[in-house]
Amino acid sequence: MTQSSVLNVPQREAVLHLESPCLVLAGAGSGKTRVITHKIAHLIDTGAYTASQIAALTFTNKAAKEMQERCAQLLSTKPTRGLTVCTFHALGMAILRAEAVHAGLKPRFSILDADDAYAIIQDLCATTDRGLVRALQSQISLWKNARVSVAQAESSAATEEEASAARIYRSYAATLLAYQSVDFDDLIGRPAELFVEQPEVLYRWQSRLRYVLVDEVQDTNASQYHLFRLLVGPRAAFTAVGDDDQAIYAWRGATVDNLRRIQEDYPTLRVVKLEQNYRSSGRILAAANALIAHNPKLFEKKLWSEHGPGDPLVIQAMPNEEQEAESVAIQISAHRFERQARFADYAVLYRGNHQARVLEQAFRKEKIPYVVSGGQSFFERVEIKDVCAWLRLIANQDDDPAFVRAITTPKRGVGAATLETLGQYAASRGVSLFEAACESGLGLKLESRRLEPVLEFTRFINRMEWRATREPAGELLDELLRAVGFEASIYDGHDARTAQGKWQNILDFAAWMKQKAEADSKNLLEMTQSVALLSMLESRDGETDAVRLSTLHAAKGLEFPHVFLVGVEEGLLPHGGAAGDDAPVLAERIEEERRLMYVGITRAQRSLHICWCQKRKRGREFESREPSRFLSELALEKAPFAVAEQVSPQARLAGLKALLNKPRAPSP
DNA sequence: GCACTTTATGTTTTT
DNA sequence: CATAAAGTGC
Repeated sequence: MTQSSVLNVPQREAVLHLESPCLVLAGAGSGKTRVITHKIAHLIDTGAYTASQIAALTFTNKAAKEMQERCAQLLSTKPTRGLTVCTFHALGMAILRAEAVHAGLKPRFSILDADDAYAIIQDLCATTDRGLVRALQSQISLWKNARVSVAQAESSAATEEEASAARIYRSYAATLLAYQSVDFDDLIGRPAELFVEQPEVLYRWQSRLRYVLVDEVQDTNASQYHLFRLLVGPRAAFTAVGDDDQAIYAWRGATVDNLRRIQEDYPTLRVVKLEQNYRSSGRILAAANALIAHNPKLFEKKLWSEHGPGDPLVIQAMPNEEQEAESVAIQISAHRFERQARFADYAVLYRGNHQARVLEQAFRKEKIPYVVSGGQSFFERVEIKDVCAWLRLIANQDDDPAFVRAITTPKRGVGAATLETLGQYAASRGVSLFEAACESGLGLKLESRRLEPVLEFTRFINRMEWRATREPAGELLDELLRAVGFEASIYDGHDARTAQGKWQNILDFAAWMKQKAEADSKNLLEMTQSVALLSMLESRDGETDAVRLSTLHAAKGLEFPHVFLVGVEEGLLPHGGAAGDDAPVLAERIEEERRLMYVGITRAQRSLHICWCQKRKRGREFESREPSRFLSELALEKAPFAVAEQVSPQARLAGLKALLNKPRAPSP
């Protein structure tokens, strides 16, 4: 992008418009982040708002981080203290934490991730059928996102299947309450409920956050839109930014319909379209436009650009995924060498996380530095979750899942049988596992040999809780790790190499917690609550020069000079899950897949490579594949595209590769 | 009863 | 290939 201070006409209009609510329809690469950051600056400049009265809500942590950075850049000379830039979920957590008492929760409630929720549901329906549990989990989540209450779900159940799903929904909600826990969806739903039930709480937040900016509105679900509507209230001082062509979260309950509703709900809404693309060269943009033209439009947009045509697109058919990965790696090496570019100028985008594996292998082989974004987050690693279970339990003794996980990892002689007895006793007394473990009555149920490790465990947790509010988070965490004996248990259970990796992860985690705790002056208990939501992104220095491997979903909002789109095949993109069901649903799913492809294409600034595999390993057997229908929708005939079919670039690049692998300047 | 070893099994995307 | 359920040794 050019000087960030310069705005084009519609951008300026969007920034300056304050008289009524504002909806910005921002095409890909049209500078929407620039509009949001400049609008924040403008709000502060006019004197109408202080930074602490402004909230900018994003959808992902990555977007929030990006927004924070851009704001910090632009607002460096302005008072930005108290400016809220975070995800919907982070705001929900802040509200729920501050108002916990009003919501019938203790302030130290736990936040469950998807795995915890899965385990609870599995428990409730007492089945080993993974598909069933997943289906139930997703149904409950969709109900919550669509603001369907337990009662509504029960009464609207038409089949016995639905009725039993609704029953699980009810007991799931009850279980969470017993654990004093909320899931991700509750972080949106519960604050909204609270606002409806207790208007005075709502007024407090409405007067605190007087101007709201929302990014990616097309990805909000009914529940988020509801929370948003409550928050902005009748004053409706807000700017929403979105693009219906980039809606890729319908599977999670998001509905583009919110873009239409927002016009109905706010008749004075000013709609501004950003149609000038600053990102991509002509051919890339033409392909993107041709593709998305196959989707029905909510808003008519015509994206245009002042850039020249740029490089031809390259479309390659590869024999299989190994060769595809290899080819991409080699091409990046060569391309980077020819253009004198940085590794960080390249991104490889794909549909599913599992595709990263082959790519990683190829990149390691070719000695190309890379970072994988999306996929399993740092906090989802088992060893980190083990540590977090201890922290969660120290913060919230009602958190039974944390209790079970902590008391069994590392192994301390408490197993399934002991827990079974403890669980029955707790159920009969109507208390949490931890509380049951502290009661003297337990002694009658467990022989002292089984009881003693349990008692020692509870004593330790109590001691840590007492100290957690008084001592610095970092040191206490170090001591926790030592006292619990994580390191030994990790080295015990794994071979030296993986153990070292796992232990390093824990050390990184501890260092991150320490640094974050000091920066925000929080104690260990307060830190614990943010962990479920925060991502390590903020501590990772964006300065390392590495190729980015990313899912298409995780790539949204980012841009790269050179993009490789891999696995563009029928069954993968569009994904095979879209097949089989009824026709209207099918059409919508294909449209969403098309938008996903559109998002991928529009990440590219200067060059775009698209690959597909003729054969792909599925399970143990190879399965032959067809090129994606989207390839034929790119209007290739309209521009001089280079279409390279089944050409292995290895031979051409052999010379370059040898050159690249030569040792560099002699080291001292 | 507990922990460790084997064996079936199965894959979208994220807060 | 990584995870999670069933099976085996202590």
